Amino acid sequence: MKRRPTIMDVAARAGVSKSTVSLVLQGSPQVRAETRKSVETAMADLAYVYNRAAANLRSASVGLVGLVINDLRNPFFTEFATTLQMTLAGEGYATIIANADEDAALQEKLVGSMIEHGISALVISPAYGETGETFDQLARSGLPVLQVLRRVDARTDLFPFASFDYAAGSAEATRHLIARGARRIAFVGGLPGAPITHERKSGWCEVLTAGGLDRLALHGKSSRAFGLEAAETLIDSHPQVDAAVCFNDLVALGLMAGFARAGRPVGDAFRLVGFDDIEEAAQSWPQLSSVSCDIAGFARDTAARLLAWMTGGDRPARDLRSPVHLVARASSLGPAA
Amino acid sequence: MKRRPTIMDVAARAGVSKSTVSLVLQGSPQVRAETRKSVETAMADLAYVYNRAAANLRSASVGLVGLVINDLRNPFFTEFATTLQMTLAGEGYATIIANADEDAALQEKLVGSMIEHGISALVISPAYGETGETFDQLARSGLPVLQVLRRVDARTDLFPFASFDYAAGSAEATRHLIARGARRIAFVGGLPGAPITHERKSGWCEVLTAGGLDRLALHGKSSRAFGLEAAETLIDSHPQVDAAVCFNDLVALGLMAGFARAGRPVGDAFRLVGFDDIEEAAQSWPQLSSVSCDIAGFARDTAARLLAWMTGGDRPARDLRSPVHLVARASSLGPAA
DNA sequence: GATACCTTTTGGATCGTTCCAATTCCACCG
DNA sequence: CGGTGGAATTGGAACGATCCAAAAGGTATC
Repeated sequence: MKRRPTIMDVAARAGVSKSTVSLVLQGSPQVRAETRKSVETAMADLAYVYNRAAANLRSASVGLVGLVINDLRNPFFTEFATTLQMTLAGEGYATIIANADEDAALQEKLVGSMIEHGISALVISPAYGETGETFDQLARSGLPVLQVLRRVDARTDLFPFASFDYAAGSAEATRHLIARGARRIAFVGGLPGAPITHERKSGWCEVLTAGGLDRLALHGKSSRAFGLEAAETLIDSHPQVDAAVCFNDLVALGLMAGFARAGRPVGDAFRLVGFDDIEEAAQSWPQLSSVSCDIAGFARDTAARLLAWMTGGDRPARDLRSPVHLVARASSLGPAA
Repeated sequence: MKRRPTIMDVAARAGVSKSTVSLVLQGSPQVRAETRKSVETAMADLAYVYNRAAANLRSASVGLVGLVINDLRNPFFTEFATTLQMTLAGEGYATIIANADEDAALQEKLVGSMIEHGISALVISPAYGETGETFDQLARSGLPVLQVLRRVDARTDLFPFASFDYAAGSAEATRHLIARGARRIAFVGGLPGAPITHERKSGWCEVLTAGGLDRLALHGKSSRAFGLEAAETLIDSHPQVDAAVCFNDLVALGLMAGFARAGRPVGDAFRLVGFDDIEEAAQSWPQLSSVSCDIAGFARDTAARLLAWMTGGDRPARDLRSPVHLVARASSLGPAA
């Protein structure tokens, strides 16, 4: 097995110097069209493959972006990850996607590995229980780091944060439920203590307080399984509850399945609103009302902000909130008038 | 901003040579414990970070594995991807996960980019419509490449293939439906012409032919949206159909939602079996019967086979099939006796 | 024909590791 | 006390690109 050709081989074949080949590789405008052509032919003939490791060693930028996601199984994050990756790919960056699986220790290892591989920037939606270790590590590395969708407190000076206006969304959802006749509105899902849980709950909380209504919150993992579980709890222990705002759509869909299982389909006596508006929300039965976050658009914006920062632009704003809006579907409308 | 420390800096601080530091880095047993210790202290003091690009330049192995997935939004593949990544991470390899989104052209670009980044091996579940370009590229690179879950025809001599015994699974599902009383069993989903569609359909086809029963197949994308659409088609145009085997669980869940929407809940007059047994199958209402593939186990096996191959072992078997088994749940059982 | 100027091309140094052969160290032996 | 051999350490040469300053080539101006 013979070794892969290098720019030297290409240069020899094309009858130019290695520097010229390098310029061609970088798409420099200062090489004559004719020369460029012959270099390109030589590359094709030799089946040359660019060695980024070598390039990086000298120029310190690999065109690699890291993406660490707390839970890649959640379609909301999958959508974000795939869109971000495709957008960055369009700009010539490769993305290392990693799933921390809500495990702070694993997350730390993943980030360490990415730094070693010479990523030029990192986008992270931090795992619950992040202790700060990961962020210390990142701070030392001096890399551009964007926090998205979730925040670790008090570090936004170092790592700008972007997310959605969750509080406004949950307030809107709650007001909507009240307008449709609900009076005892539970909040379901979200691990207690996590900042994002607080945000998604706060709008609900404020609206209910302002209206002098009771508050009941069932906290837990943000999964379909917890939704199923919560449905049982609600039916058995809190039969008076007539609506729920869920931490996310997975919980809401689980809750919906749980109610259906118990013979009390959602949308009639029980009204439900989810969060994230994942694709499935419009495909379930009954269709799920949800606070819609334009996650694909958000991913594209994130890519743009990151690229701007990486290529010498300023650090982006510390705390950016994208607007959300409620999409009302059958699950929250209640009995036909 | 001053430059990052190198092994030379570490060596100077620890009072040894760069070669010794390199040996420590590689965990060589031939360096004295005491020396190792002082080197490690120096590294910690300087907040040294290993530069893999430089290492790779010299040694030609970055510890990077590429993973290209046709559709990362499908939970079946997400599960595979995350498990594979976590397993490889345990062995010190970083994984670049990329989503080709069923787009052969994008897939080709992604693979090209990965090769440039110096991946040591690639795992790929190819996109539909793969024309062979991608595989030519890979063949030239000489990398270990494992095809999984889907196959591009006639290349298994170059790129070993591993998957599940889909045909047996669909036969089992079909026999099960017949045993429960179904007689007109449709097959729903799967793009026509794709080898995997053929496999998942063939078991159904054989069993029906053997039993002298009618066959109706509705082909389309393997998504929830197509399932919804298919439900309408079945109800409007083929009311006599009393059961379906679906290409995958997403289609089945979409179909289920479509039937529910039309006021004809699945599980009673209409029996349904999906494929993949994703987590949601056990959480839907009614619970979805599905041909279960142990995807996490498969991902771990894949990682093991790949590591063995990469580290000098033989090329794995050309065509490996893992067994599947039917998990019967409410959606296929029919009315209680 | 000499000069200036712009475009295109070039050689050599450099990036931070690993690898190899060579050297030093050290304990033990005759 | 010199010799021996294994363990521990070391210096220098790669690896394959980029970057930079300088050289060569070409054109227009005087």
